[in-house]
Amino acid sequence: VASLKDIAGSLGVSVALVSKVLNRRMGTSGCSEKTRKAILAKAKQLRFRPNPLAVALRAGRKGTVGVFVHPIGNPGSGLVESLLDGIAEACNRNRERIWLSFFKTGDEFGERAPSEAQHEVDGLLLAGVSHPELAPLLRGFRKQGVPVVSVCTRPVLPSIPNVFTDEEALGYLATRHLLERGCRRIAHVGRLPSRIRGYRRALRAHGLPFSPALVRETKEFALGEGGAAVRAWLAAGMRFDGVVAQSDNQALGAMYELLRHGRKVPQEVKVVGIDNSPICDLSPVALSSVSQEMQEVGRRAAEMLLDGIAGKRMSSCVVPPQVIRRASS
Amino acid sequence: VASLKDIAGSLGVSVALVSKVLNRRMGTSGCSEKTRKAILAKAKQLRFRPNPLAVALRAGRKGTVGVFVHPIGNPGSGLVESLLDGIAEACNRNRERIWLSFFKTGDEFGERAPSEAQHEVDGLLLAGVSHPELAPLLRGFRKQGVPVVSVCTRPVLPSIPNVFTDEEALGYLATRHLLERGCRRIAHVGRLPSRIRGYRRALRAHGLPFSPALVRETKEFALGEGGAAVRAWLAAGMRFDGVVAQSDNQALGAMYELLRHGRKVPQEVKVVGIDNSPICDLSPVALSSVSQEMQEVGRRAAEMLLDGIAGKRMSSCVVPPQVIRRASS
DNA sequence: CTGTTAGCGCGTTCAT
DNA sequence: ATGAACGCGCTAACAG
Repeated sequence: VASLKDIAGSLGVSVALVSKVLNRRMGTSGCSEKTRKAILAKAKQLRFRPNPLAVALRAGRKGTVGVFVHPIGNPGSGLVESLLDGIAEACNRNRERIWLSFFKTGDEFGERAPSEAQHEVDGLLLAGVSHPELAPLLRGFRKQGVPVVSVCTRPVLPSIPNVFTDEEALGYLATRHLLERGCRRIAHVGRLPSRIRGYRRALRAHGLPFSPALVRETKEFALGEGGAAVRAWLAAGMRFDGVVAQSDNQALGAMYELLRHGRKVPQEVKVVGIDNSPICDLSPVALSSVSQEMQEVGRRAAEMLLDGIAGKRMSSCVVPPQVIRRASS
Repeated sequence: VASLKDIAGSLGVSVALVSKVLNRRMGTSGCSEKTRKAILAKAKQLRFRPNPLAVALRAGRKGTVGVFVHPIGNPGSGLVESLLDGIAEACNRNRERIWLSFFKTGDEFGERAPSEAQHEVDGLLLAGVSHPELAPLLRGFRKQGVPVVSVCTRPVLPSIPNVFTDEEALGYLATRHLLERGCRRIAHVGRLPSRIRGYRRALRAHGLPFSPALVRETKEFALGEGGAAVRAWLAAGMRFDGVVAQSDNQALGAMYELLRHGRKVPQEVKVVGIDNSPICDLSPVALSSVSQEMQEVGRRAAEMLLDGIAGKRMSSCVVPPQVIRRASS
């Protein structure tokens, strides 16, 4: 409730002077130490906080960042929640409000908010699966001079800075973890080539051969695909002592199938997933997983966007994943 | 980018007149049909949208609602995400921005945001487990004349309107569903008395006896508790053909244990959980569940809060749950 | 029927 | 070293 006027009034000085002192922007002039102290003291006493609306209005800004969220991660992975947590934290620190919008389908995405939102936010944070449909939307914002940061598996446009987990590292770390746990024949199931590359790099680093028959490429990240992969490997008589899955769901499916075939987890086969989702603690054998650190991703993306709004340069960055070991390895 | 000034300028009329026409607030006076049409046309042509900052500043408001989220639902239940979806939708419709804040622990909750946020939001939406710690926080907001709506399992304070699922109905509907599927001896595991009451009411409505030995009260909603309950019932030689669990996690634990003992699900025992979380589709037998309809809860809570901000009366309400049938029943 | 004035809270410019 | 004036975009009261 305390405004500049309040503190100016109670001190018998002008509002402008108070503003200058509190913002440390004295322009060409100075200020007597005495009144300076008095102003600062009064501001603290009255718990002064500038009205964000007035500040933004005056600065020709909106005091708001758009946060558009596309589906990301498997349902139940909790990825969106963590991401929002990080974003919210950074925004609150900078006193920016949020224009939050969820989109289920790609179509909705292009249709709804953009035209209205372009003029009502200082910047846009776009989270979700990287999809070409999104490009025109983003171009629209940029044309208005609104900074955009994406939080996608891959950059949507080269010109737009992207923050995400290091995809290759996900595959690499998962595989390296199993190697360190003693596995020597490691199978892999999933859809992203980058993660497969990480898997291969880890094998190479340990001087182990890569066998294509142990890699099962999938269309999605679904539970069923993990089971199907294990069935196929077993049917083909492949031997393996570890499974790296590109999602916890797939890892879970694989684990179910292994247990159904009487294979002991982790004694005979170790399993590791990706996402570090809540189901890791709900599986028959608690599932080790590589965390995408989405909270950190959200925080960094939001901070970068705020920098961009402040006129600084933005550039893509990548967040290192973390291995979380549980009973399955 | 179009402001009142733009359209006033291009029409040669005053800004005030444009404002009055567009807001249909003509006060004591009228306006010639001709200029009225011209103004409306120009506004549409220029895609005029009032600057929310200026509107709020002028109205002495903040244009922002606080959304404080406490842990709610099991991890992986997706409850928070659905809730936020509903809240965001309602807020966007009313052009209100969001002050979003997540709190992990009860302590954080009381300490951080409140003192700063009280003066920077038009209203507060508090979501989470109902906990006495929250009372003083809420009182603080109300003392400032800031409307508060809670979204908790139970009302936090009698004076604060609460929106949530009908807790008794959750237990009632889950039980009724199993009865309709042919079950006659239904066990129940969980911690909330209200849901137990619903369970008993359903039995009574079907003329079935209530047997205390088939009810297992728990401390949390954890997976392990579901398994423990089944073990206890089996060890005691109880017979039952259905299990109602108060969470999907507990239902899952129960299902694991049943399968481990060679009981067929759903042929010999049907299982139903509560939350309709994503793990329902990830369990060995797809899990039937009662949905809390959190998106609808969020929407209603936000709309109620916006009403409250507009000075209307608010009163608690309850959202009816929905049974989602899957393979386990 | 229409325009002028004033002020929401703030920061900047220029004058004193 | 300090203050007056101005305007960001909008609306309400009052004047003509």
